[in-house]
Amino acid sequence: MDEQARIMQALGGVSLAGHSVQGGMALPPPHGHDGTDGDGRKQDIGDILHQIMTITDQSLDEAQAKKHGLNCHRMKPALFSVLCEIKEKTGLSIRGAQEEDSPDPQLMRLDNMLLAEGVSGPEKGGGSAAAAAAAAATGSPTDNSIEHSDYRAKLSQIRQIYHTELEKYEQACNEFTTHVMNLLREQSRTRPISPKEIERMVSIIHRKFSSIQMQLKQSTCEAVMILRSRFLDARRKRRNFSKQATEILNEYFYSHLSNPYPSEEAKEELAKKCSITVSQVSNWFGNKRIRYKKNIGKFQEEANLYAAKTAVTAAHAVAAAVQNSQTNSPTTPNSGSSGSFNLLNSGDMFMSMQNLNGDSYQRAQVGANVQSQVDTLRHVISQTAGYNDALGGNPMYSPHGLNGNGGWQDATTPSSVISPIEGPGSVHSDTSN
DNA sequence: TATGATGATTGTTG
DNA sequence: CAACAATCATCATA
Repeated sequence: MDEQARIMQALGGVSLAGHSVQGGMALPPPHGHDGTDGDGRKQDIGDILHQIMTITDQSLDEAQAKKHGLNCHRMKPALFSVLCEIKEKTGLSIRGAQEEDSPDPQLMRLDNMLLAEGVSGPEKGGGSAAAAAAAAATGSPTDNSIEHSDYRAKLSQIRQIYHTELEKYEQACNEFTTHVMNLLREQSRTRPISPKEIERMVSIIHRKFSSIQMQLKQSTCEAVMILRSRFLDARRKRRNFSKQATEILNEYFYSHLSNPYPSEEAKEELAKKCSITVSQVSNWFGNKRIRYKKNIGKFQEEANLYAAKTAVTAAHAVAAAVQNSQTNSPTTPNSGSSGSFNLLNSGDMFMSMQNLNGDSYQRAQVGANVQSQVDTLRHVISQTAGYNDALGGNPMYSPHGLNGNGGWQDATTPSSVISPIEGPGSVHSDTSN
């Protein structure tokens, strides 16, 4: 009740003040009637309207003088303080609802992600760390380096845009805030504005701007995600291996057809030779094994081709080796850098040739010495005429290493199993003993 | 543009 | 965990 009375009183003040502002001191005092007299009220409103309509007719000096007079009115501070109080009471309840500042998990998520992606974190470290992590995920130290740098460049581009935009928003926010604050302070001379209200207005502005910032963050996150999927989903950007790489891989595969499972070291070597990654080598062999097994006939030609190729290479190599062993010490290791690879291959290839009937054959991959290679290749060379024929007609390769179940024999375990067709003059000197 | 080849991924298995 | 099998998505070519 007391509250109501004060508000009524204040409202009375407002109307009084209104009259003073609009009408100035020259106006006759308002009619003293209370609200019960309808005619009086109409008259009142008519006066006010008239004053408003004619306000532009007044000179600037006149208006300034009236303003000054109002500002100097002895009741003004008291009136304003009361009005401010009322505004606090009524306004707070309205704004209270939107006042509460939630922690905003969404924003936190965005912030975390931007930090993790190296967009909002410290300059170089974050970006390269994220990129490195990405590279680690795909497992590619060398061949991704180009895309890697590309990715990093794009990421830093996003980062730059993000930061400039953020800065722009911040600047705009600050400018706008100070502008509004000045405006409100200015207006507080002519209308009741409490400092609290200004504060509230500032926080509203900040909220609005932070929501814009959130949009920026969101779109930045989206951009990063798109970038990631573009650059890191290798499946999207599949490149065929170079012809040379395929050649090397095929050579290894067909020369180790009895056991096409390269060891870690072999994979690394192949990876290096083909300038691809170890996991790509693994993929390739996985695919090759499956596809070969699935349709051996289709690969027959390829097998022959590589068999011939290997034989020729081996023949050349062994020629040198033979010469070496003749001129130098018999135990001299082969001198060619890549020779050992091919020589080993030739051994395996020969195994393949010895098992045209498809019998299982197991052999050890390791332990082959140069002499055995020499022996093997002597044999190969002695059959050179035959290998030409083989190219034309009889398949040189058969799925000898495949067992009935469609799997390769486990050749890694040395076994005493000897090829049933192995004759007394066998050249299988590289079977472990 | 249809089609096969091919590198990569995913889910399963031993 | 490596290998396999199925599958996907892209590349290359007729």
